[in-house]
Amino acid sequence: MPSGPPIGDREREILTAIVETFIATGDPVGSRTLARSNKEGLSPATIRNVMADLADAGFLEQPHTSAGRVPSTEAYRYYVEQLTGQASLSQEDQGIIQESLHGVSDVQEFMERTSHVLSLISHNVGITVAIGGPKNALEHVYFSRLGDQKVLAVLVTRSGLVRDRVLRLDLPQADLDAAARFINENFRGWTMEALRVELARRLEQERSEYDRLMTSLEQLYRQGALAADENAQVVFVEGASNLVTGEQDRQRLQELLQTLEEKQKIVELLSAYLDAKQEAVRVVIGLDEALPSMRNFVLIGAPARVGDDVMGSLAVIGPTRIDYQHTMTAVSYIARLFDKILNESE
Amino acid sequence: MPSGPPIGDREREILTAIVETFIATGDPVGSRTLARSNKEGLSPATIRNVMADLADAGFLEQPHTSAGRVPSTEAYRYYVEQLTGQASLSQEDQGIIQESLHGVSDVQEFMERTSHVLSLISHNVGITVAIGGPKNALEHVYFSRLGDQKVLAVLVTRSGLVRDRVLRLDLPQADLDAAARFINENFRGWTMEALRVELARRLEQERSEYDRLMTSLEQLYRQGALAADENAQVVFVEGASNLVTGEQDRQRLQELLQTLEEKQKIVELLSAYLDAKQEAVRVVIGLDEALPSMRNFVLIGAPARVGDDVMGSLAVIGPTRIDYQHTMTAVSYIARLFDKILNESE
DNA sequence: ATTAGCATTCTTAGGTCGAGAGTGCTAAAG
DNA sequence: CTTTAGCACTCTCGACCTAAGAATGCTAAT
Repeated sequence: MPSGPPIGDREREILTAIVETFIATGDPVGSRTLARSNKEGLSPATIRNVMADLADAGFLEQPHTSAGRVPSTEAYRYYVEQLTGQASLSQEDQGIIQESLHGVSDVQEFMERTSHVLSLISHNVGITVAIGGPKNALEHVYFSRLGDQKVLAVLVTRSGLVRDRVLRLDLPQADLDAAARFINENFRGWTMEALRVELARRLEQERSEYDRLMTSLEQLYRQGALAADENAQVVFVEGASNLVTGEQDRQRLQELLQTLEEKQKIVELLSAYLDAKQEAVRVVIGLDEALPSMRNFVLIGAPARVGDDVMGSLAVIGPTRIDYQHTMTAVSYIARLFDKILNESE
Repeated sequence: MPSGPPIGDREREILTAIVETFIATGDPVGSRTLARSNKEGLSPATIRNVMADLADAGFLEQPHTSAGRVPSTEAYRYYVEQLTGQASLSQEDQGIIQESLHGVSDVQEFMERTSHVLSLISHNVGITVAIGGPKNALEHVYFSRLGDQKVLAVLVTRSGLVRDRVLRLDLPQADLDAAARFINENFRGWTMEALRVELARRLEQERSEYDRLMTSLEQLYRQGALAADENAQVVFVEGASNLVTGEQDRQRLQELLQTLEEKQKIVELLSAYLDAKQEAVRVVIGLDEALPSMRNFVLIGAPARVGDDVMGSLAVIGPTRIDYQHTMTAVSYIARLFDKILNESE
């Protein structure tokens, strides 16, 4: 522990400089380099002293005795915190975004393009997740006889997602329509979870009476027409190839890619760290606490809102060496756009 | 050109042995190694002579003067051709497959799992593609008013795929129902392409008459309710992380991953090489003709049928050093299963 | 027709060496 | 008391070299 206050004015400045040069070059940064780029003409020796203090305070690490210093997780946290500027996105980036998202009417496709454009702009991995689980609010259901033993169940959520499922049961279309009407009239806006509970309750209650509607409902319910299990999340992960450029070894790279392929893990990660109530962009440093393969990776994400509803989240995953300012700006820009575009089509 | 017949009995045997040991080890194979594993006690020198012939005939290549020989593209083609055995899949593999595909009712999800299980079993990249373009046959459409200005169009194809689209137009539900009924009654089973052409013709023809139905149809048509553009293909690519193990350098690896991320390219690749009419598994060696980044990669695929309809294709992409026999068996097994499972739910 | 022997070629792993970069400490200077 | 110059020391990295090993092709013998 250092004697004085850990971070004074000069310390802050030097720490920032270290983080920035490390992000730019990727090499451990030494006192000499820093002295050269420093505006106030501080000598390497002075900087060395400060660096020693910062290292004591846990902000810097040394790969080996005689190398420069590398920012620690704490250092990145500090750096991001004192990052003020709401820099605006370059014209070029805005152009890319507009072009990619222009004229897409389907929420699902919109999500896919969004994660793609996130990966393009950040040069890292772009992710979008739509809330698909039990907390999903119902907008509309529709059942349709397809063939002899098949019924198609289509389920539209408030967020605009459409889930479909083919059930194996044999009911006349009239009954299906009645069931759909019943659900749509009574349960629009309910969460899937609440809907299932309530429906189960009613079925139980009126079990004894023979009722055509109830029987249909029961069959549909049994076949999982209204199931909205956690696994059914809609996730898009794009740009994994960008990770190859990084300096990890093969082993680590493979683990990383594997993790990104496990959509379920990604959903958990996002929902663990991105709070629906938060307004703005959040930066999570130290992902390895949740996912060991994500050592030295960070998450920069924001909730995806349409009006007041949170319909999911969007994020970029990249190495700690990511361009924080730029990525944060991009994520926030696209999050706002998300709202704007999907709202106007409502 | 060699004087005698290029491939005699002994040549064939040695070539096969070379291909197999190269697949197993990955190292260029030399005469000594071969002599040791050879049943008939041929001396290295003899084998060297044969190898020289094979090299002249274009079946073998030498990385450098004093290394072993590596099979050429031609060699792989020859090897696969003379591969007879319909070996059956191991119990373990069958178990993995059963478990992964068990109890899935949704075609889309079934496809995703299929490509996943393909990647698991082959330890390479698993791919499934559903025909989603204009050649798709219509099973059923359904329109539903969602809100003030929104109409949800759901389009079910014969193969079981469900496409949805949110349109921005304002028609009463009754008109939507009428339009849907009209289409379902007149066009079930038509390809999307034919449907669009015919619909356009009728609209043109009856343009002058004021007709409620025709106006609705026209609006729906204009908004693309029945669009089935090439881009809307449904593709699942899983297991890209398996490629990291290979011996390509960073550069190449990245190009590969990028190519796999471009779904459109993958669709083209599959449709270029996999013929809907073919019955069995096809092996395509030399993918770099179509996609330069795919140098030294092969495609092992088969059409995915449900009954007599071809609904897409499934494939494995892996390095030329892939285990051909095993992968071919797996692909063919899963292709058959595809038919079986989706058929029984019909 | 096959094989043993041999000189030759080429890659690869290991080892040595020096340059360069960076540190920490001490002592001098402001 | 803070800053800085000087210096010995540590550690990495690339260059260079060498020796071992693997495979080849040719020639001559079986």
